[in-house]
Amino acid sequence: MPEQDSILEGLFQEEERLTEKQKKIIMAAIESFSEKGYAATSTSEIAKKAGVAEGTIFRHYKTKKDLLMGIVSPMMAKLIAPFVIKDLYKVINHKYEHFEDFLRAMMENRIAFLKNNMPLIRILIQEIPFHPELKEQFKEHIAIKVFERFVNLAEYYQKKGQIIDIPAYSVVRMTFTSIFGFLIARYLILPEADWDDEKEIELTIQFIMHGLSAKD
Amino acid sequence: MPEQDSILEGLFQEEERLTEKQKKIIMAAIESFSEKGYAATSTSEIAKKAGVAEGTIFRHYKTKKDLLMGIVSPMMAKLIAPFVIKDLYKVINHKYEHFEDFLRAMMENRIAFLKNNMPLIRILIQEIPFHPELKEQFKEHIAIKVFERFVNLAEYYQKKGQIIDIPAYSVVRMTFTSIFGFLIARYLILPEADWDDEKEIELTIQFIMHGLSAKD
Amino acid sequence: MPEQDSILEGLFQEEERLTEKQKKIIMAAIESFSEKGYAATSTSEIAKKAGVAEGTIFRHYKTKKDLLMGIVSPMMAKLIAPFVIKDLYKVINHKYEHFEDFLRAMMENRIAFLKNNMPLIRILIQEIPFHPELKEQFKEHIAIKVFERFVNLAEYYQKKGQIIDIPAYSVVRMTFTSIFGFLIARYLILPEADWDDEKEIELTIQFIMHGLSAKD
Amino acid sequence: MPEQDSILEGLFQEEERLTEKQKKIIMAAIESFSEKGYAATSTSEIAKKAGVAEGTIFRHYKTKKDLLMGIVSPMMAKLIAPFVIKDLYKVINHKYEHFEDFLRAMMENRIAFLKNNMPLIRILIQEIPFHPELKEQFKEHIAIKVFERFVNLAEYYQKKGQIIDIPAYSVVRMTFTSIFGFLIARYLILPEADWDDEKEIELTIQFIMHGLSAKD
DNA sequence: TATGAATGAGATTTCATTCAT
DNA sequence: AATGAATGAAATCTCATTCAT
Repeated sequence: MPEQDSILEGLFQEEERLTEKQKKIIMAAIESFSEKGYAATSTSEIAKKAGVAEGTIFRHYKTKKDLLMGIVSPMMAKLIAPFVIKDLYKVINHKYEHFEDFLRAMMENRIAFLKNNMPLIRILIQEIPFHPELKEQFKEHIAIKVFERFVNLAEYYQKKGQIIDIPAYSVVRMTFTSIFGFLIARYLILPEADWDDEKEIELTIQFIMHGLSAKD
Repeated sequence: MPEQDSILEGLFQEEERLTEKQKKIIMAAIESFSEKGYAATSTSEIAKKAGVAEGTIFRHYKTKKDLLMGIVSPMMAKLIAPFVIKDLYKVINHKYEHFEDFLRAMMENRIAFLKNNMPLIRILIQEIPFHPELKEQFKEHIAIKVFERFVNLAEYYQKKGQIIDIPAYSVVRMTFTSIFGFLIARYLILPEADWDDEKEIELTIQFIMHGLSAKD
Repeated sequence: MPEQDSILEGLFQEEERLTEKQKKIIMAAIESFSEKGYAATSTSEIAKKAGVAEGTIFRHYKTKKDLLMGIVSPMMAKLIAPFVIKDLYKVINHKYEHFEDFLRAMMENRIAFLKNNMPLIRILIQEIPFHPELKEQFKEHIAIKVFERFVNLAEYYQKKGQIIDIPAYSVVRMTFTSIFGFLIARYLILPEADWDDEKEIELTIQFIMHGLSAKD
Repeated sequence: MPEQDSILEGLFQEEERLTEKQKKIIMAAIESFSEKGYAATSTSEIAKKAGVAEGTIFRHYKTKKDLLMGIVSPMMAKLIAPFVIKDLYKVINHKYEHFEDFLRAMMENRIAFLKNNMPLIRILIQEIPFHPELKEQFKEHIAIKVFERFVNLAEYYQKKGQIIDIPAYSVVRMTFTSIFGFLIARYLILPEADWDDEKEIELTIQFIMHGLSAKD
């Protein structure tokens, strides 16, 4: 499924006008921002890593912050939302009759997404607290659009009698929480531990299913 | 319950040798680090906010990084672990016969803790990714000591037949995830939304209880 | 004789990539280091004297110490040794049949060298005691290479029966001592006294010749 | 012979009002100044080494420079001159009939002096170029008083026909040069090499004697 | 488009000195 | 006399940004 492609490659394909050097700059910036954080990364460091003169960075991005935004914004704007929407259509088109199937599909999809875009996601997570614009964008794209659609989805499965009858946004919160809790523990906090992914995913799904099951 | 006291006050009481100025420096640093992040906060800014000469900071902390560690280390070393241990003793002393009661007590306790120490916790969460020493300390104090004790606890309730029979560390992970997922959504991501705390807590507890319940 | 050229000019010619500003920085640094010593010279002072922004210094030299080394190292590495070697070849090619002629030539040569490079030599003499790396370099370049060659030379004149038969390194030590003793007194300790250079040089040569003469 | 006692001990005995702490400060300062130079030594470093509070240094010495002078001045003023004068009287009282005996006695005396006061002498040599006041004191005490007396002495041995008839100050310069050249090579430049002191001293004396001998 | 030298504002750090206790 | 916290000026160094080539 090409939809799990890396954001970066997608970005490079879409924007064909990008120079070789520009791509290198972006890749170097992602690497450094991800490892040390935006504020602790110097442009000279990025230039060195990209094999480019310092001035070259500023040909393409007026400021260092521009560079950050140039990396993070398209990610949120063009790439996260569409992904989710595609998934949603599948569900809405009755591809996933049961909430459990949807859960399983979503977890697989998100894990693939995470694996292919770890550095970018790190940056997003790490920098959001410090940049109000990012927080704003995040709220707009994720919290509103994505969350809203998932709430609809939850209501859909509630109506089908598969999920307990509590406020739909609480359903979404607890589902998200369990899935991302696993992903964060798995890929960010303890990536070096040896995980039995299959089993943990299954346990997590069962946990959510039991937690939200209507038959009680 | 004095055990929910703020870390900061605890720190100031324990270390009696702290000057008035030193306390001001710490408070100013916490405020700024929390808001803008360590790397984006200048020592001159901290000095100004603390009403102190810049040199004074460096009398007490050899480097800026020392200041960060001076704030974060005692938090992890002296204050998180003990808190948890106290709770554990209560449980072990049969104060909480049912897992559900323990969950409820722990959530209340952690919420109080979070409320009293938000800026400090923000710093911890935000800076851990960028400082290997912090990551190390975190793993040592939290991941090892705390996690281990909770695993024992999970096994205790499993033996009593209150929790489903899956690996105990998965139980702990999913419980943590659900609780901290709520806390993070509530206090870090959407603190300005209006939450019905009582209800959300109850929902979360029910979610976990159903998710892990043995009677199935 | 172009071999008595100034070290500085040699440096500037060899390293063609040096910017105009870089040269000014070097010149300013030499002047200040020579007058007040490395430790007592501030980089802002050097920048001002060089008509350059302070940051410019650190573009070219990572640290202040680097600047010192950038000035002193090439002096020892590239310029002292060659000088001496040239002189030695002359002697070995029988240009100087008599030790006395060699002495006279060497004193003239060294005096010219000193006159053209006083500030640099001051720096070298003044800073060596405080910088182990410099001491090491000095030993390597001067004490080993140069001294060794002079010992050979002494043995050469001893075999010709012109010099008394004592350990060759003692011959070299006493010769050096007498020559540099004069140079130091003349140019460093009492440069403002009025010296009859011709006469003093002649007296010094006679002193050495008598002191080391084999005919006794 | 108690006259070769260490300057430091002499200083501590003479000035009885010196506190224990003061002595420690002086000793610490001498050690640091000698190793790293005055400008590169911080007062806090001295305080730490002396086991004293920073403020204590400034109780006794108004400024850091005062401390340097407090160490170096008495050395020149009270201790070098007297030494020399005593020696001179001995000579004038016909204790040393021959220049050679005088030379030998002087070298022994100076070697003992050097050994007992190395750090102090290092400071003197290293700091003189950077402090005009020191240079002035040095000229006054050494160059004028001492040098002058030695010139008289040289003339004395010239009249006795033991020394060649050249300007007396040249005699003194060359003698000094040869002796201090040895001492500097021996104790400052290559202290770790293994020297046959007896032999080198004898060679040096012979060198000077031949170099200045009147019988030619 | 790309370079990289240069900048200057500002960040971190040092340090001699003062002063209340 | 002694302390050591506090200072603030200055030192070293960093870094985003500009600009001539």
